[in-house]
Amino acid sequence: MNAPTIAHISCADCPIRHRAVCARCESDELEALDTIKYYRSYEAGQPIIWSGDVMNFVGSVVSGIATLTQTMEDGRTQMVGLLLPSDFVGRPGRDGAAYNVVATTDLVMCCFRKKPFEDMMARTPHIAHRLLEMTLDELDAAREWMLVLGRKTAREKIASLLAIIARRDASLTPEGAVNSMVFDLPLTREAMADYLGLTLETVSRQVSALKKDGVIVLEGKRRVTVPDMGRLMEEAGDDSDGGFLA
Amino acid sequence: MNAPTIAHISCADCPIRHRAVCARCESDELEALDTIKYYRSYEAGQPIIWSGDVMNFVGSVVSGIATLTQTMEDGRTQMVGLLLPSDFVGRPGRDGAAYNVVATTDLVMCCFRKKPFEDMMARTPHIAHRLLEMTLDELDAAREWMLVLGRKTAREKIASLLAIIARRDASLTPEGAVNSMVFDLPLTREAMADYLGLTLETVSRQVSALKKDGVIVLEGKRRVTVPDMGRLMEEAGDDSDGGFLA
DNA sequence: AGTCCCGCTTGATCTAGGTCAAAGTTTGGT
DNA sequence: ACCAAACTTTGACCTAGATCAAGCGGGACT
Repeated sequence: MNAPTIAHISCADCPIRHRAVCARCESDELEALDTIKYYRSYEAGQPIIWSGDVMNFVGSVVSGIATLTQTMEDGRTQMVGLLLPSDFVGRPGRDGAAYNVVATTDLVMCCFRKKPFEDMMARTPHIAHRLLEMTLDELDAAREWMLVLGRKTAREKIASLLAIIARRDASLTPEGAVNSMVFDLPLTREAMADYLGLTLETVSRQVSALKKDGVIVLEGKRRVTVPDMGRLMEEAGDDSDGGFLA
Repeated sequence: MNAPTIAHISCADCPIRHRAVCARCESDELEALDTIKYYRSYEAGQPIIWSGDVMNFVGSVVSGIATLTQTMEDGRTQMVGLLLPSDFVGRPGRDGAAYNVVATTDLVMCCFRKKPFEDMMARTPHIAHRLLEMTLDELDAAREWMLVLGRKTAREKIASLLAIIARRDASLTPEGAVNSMVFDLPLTREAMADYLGLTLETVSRQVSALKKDGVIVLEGKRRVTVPDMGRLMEEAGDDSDGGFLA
C-alpha cells in the first residue's frame, strides 16, 4: 500500500520486513517479532495446510504465490483467496485452518509459532490493530469477489482477474500512473477457472477473445501486456478505476 | 455463539448488551461503552448508508434485519452480507462505507460515534481483539459464500441459504440438538436472488421444487418448516453439519 | 366490498457457459 | 534429439438457468 511508511522500520534482515503485520510498529516491536520467527519454504504444488488441520503457526508470504481453496466432496473447488508476497496467513485465536492452502509456485514464508505470536499480540496493541486492518482489507476483497462470482459474465470475470493481478503487481513496482502494464500470470487456466467459478475451457476461450479484441496481448501463454488499463477496467464492468488513474 | 459467556456481563440496559463487541470485556469497559452510545431506528426499506458515503459511526444491530449490497452501474446487484441482531456494522479506521446498507425490516441499531469508539478501542485491547475475531468470522462466512456463488447449483444455493438462516435462528433460540426447525424468511424472493446470484424466477422455482420434494414445508410464502435439517444440509451439498448435530 | 399494488408463481423460449472430444504446445527428463 | 506428461486451445453439442410474458394471491387503501 504505502511504501514510504516502511522505510523507518529497522527490523533488519527479514526480506519483507514484516510489512504485513508491522507497517506501523515501532522498531523494538519488530525486533521482538524477530526473536520468534523462522522461515519455511515450499515447492510449487506443495500443500501448506489442509482445511481442518490444526495450524500451529501464522506468517507472511516472503516470495512466491499460494492459493486458498475450498472443496466439496465431489471435487468441485472454489478458490477463496490468493496469497502474494507480504500477505498474511493464519487466524490468531483459531485452532483449525478453514481452507486448503497450496503453494502454486516455489514459496517462502516467514512464520511465527502461534502461541508466542498471540502472546506478543496481547502485549502490543499495534499488532492487533494492524491485523484488524488487514482482515478488513481481506473482507473487502472477498466481498468484491462475491460480486464478480455472482453477477459478472465470463468475459467480465476474466477482465476482473487480470485487473486485480495487474493492480497487485503495480503496487509492487510503483512508478507513477502508467496506463499500460506487463505482468506474468501466476496461475494456470484451471486455477483461474477455480478462482472465477468457470471451467478451464471457458477461461481459455475468453482469454483468446480478449486477445483477439486487443484488450490484452500475449507473449507465450503466461506473459500478458495490457496496452490500456482503462479499457481493461471497462471490460471488467468496474466503474472504479482501482486507483490506477489519479 | 456461546450464550453462557454473556451472562456475566453487567452492561445493564442495552438490549443486546453489546454482545457483538464485548462478549469478553470486563464490566467497567462495558460501562464506558455505555457512555458513548446512542440508538437509532430505521423503517423497513430505508437505506442506512450508501457505498462511498462518509460513515461517522459504528454499531450493532439490536433488532431487525439489514443487507449489505454491491451494485454495478447497470443495476446488477449482489448481496455481500446479511446483518442480523447482534451483528456489527462499521469499519474502525476507515472513513468511507464500502457497500450499501439497507434495512429490510424495521430496525434498531445501537451506535457509537466513530471517533470516541476508536479512542476507546485504543485504550481497551479487549475490544480490538474481539473486533478482530468478529471480522475473522465474517471473512469465513464471506469465503464460504464464495463457494456457494461460484460452484453450487441453484437448488444447492437455495438449500444453503435456508440452512444459514436456520442456523442463525437456532443460535438465537437454543434448546439442544433439535432436528427440525421452523422460521420466517426475512427476505423477499428478489433479495434471496441477489444473495445467491440468481434471478427471482429461479429462486421461486427452486423453492417450489424443494417444497414438492418434501425438503421444506411452507405456510404462506414466508414461514418455513424444515422437517429434517440433515436432509437440508445434504441438499446444500454441505458435508459439514454446521454444528447442528452433536 | 371492491380494486390497486406488490410480491410471487408458472409457463415458454433462448443463450451463456458447461461438457465432451480431439488436437496443438510447452516443459522437462533421459 | 526424443518422448511423455502437463497444460492449452478449439470445435461441436447440450443443459441449467436467464429472459420474456402471463396470471395469481393477499393485504392496504377507499
